Amino acid sequence: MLVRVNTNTSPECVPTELTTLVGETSLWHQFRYRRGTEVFGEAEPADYVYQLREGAVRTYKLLVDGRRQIGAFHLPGDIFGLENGDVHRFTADAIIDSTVWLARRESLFRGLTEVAATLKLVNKSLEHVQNHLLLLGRQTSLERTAAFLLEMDRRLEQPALMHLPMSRRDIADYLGLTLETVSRTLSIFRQEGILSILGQRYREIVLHDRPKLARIARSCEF
Amino acid sequence: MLVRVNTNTSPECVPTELTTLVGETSLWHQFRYRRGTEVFGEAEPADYVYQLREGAVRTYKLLVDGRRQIGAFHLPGDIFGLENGDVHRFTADAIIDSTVWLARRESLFRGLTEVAATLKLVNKSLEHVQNHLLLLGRQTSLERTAAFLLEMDRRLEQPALMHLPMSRRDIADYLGLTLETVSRTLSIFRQEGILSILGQRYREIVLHDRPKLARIARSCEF
DNA sequence: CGACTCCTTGACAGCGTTCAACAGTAGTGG
DNA sequence: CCACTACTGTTGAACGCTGTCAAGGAGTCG
Repeated sequence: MLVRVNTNTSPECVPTELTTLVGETSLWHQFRYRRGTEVFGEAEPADYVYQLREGAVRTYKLLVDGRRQIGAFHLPGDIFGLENGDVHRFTADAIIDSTVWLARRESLFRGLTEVAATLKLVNKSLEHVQNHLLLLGRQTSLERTAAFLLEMDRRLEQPALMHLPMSRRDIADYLGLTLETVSRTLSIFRQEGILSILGQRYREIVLHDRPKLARIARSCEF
Repeated sequence: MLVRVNTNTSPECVPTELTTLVGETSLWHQFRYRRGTEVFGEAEPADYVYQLREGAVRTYKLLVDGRRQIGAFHLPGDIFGLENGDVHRFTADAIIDSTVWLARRESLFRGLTEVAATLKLVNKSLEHVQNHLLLLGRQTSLERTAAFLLEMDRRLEQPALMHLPMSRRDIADYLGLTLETVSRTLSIFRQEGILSILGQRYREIVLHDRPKLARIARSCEF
């Protein structure tokens, strides 16, 4: 049987969005990051803009004692590391081996076209982080986990089989939970028949009941 | 004895920032909102930009069952309601009787000067919400409350007596806690000699030990 | 005066964390 | 190749932080 599976690779072969953003004349380079290596660090100068070609990247903040809050996961096609200010406010590193295109940021803000594109992108990340506030401040573990699954499902274009690149700890640090709670919640969903967990590392998920998941994400009504 | 107290009024008499933002030729109007009335609603067209003259405003999102997450408190001088997109993503209403200046947003994006000012402001709110993520996802009630007090202290320019315009419930909905937890945490700080709670409605706070509060906000070491 | 709001405080419950054990997998180096 | 270690994920048990429920006081307003 043939099923559609997310391949973790962007369909396009040229970084079109990145090109329109930084201008036609700009140079972009391809770069590979090994699993776990840092793409950029918090408070470092934001000299480059990145577009993910293959793999997965997380951006996060750390507390002194090691507590971590992941702000976003970046999937193939996503542009990240684009700051209004001149320094990065998150650390970014590769969750799995990843390929990115990067271009110098200095070419930005030269014309209104690029500014409009920049605003659109900043807007997108602002909207994401604003929605995440509500999740972190006011939602239960069931709601958070359901919301995470639906977000990934949507961004991977609802594959029959969803391969998650990130660990349970990554998910937990994204949702403001512990990895045990995430694991338990996924087990509950499995027992309820909402999803199946496959793969040797339990990172392949098949969603059986998206509407039910959506109801849980909104108000926690079982 | 004379002490400096925050007066809840902006020092300037003209909305200079707002004028530079929307252009010299733009018209702005003054408007009053009674305590509890809505300035704008989530998903409404973002046709106006606001600057608070006097009072206090909260911006928030609601869940269907009434749970609320306040994204920000706005104090005199603050510009708010400025969106990149064309609709508001939070509801805004007056915490106490408030006076705002408002100007049509359409005059924005006409030139690079206004765009730069806009970017700067959007950047500021993005930074605030990104820091709030870490607070909501990974900090304890003590850390959150300490962070709140220090934020207000800083924004009111460290008054000897800090008059909070918002209720315990507002603080709780900002910090992702319940009002009881906020009340208890403030009592702990009072018992520890970190602050005093004054006033008939317990909304006047004197900070005695800002360094200790700062230590708590960062890592919860008592 | 009565109704309402706001804040504090106590008692208790529960959700999520912490601690722990175990199993399976990946990675490494002999 | 295998042995060894590190990592990842699941699950159970107990704890504790925070939420829930409740009572009471004080201020506000009509």
